[in-house]
Amino acid sequence: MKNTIKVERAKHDLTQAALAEKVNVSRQTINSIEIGKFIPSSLLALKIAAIFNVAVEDIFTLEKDDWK
Amino acid sequence: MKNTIKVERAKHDLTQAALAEKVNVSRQTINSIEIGKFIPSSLLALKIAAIFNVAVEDIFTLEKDDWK
DNA sequence: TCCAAATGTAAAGTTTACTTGTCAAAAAGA
DNA sequence: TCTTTTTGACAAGTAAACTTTACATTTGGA
Repeated sequence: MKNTIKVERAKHDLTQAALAEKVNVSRQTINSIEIGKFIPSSLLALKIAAIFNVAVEDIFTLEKDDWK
Repeated sequence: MKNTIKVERAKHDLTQAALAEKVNVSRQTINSIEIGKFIPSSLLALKIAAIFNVAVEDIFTLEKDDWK
């Protein structure tokens, strides 16, 4: 699964720390998700999408490999 | 966070076990999510939405309380 | 009514998301 | 260039998702 958090942050001029605060997680959590180090809960994914006013699918997208 | 998995399953005439198999988790996992016992990963949420051909937000919706 | 399929639930164990703390490196600005 | 902000990364600990096994209850069809 890949994501476009970094791009969305740039569009909205938000730092990792600022986004983290908005969705109530630590900065490291945002950083780790952004890098693909781990997969967010759906709750967090929904919050992030809501902050950016887009659908979850616009930020997080499945890859063929995810269906294995 | 609430969800409409049960309704979507009914629409598509899928049992919990059948859905579980399609998204590669155990039946109990589907059951627990459906009952609100726990929150799925975004990966699983995306897969479930994909199976039902809808957006994640159509199945999983945030409640005010989730922003606390 | 009887049987089978589907669902709810629970316990114990594993894996992984997430936290807090810390530090180094990169980027940005004065 | 010097300083501050931002980001990447890592380690140890906690919380929660998910697994497997197992059993009781509900539902639906013959």
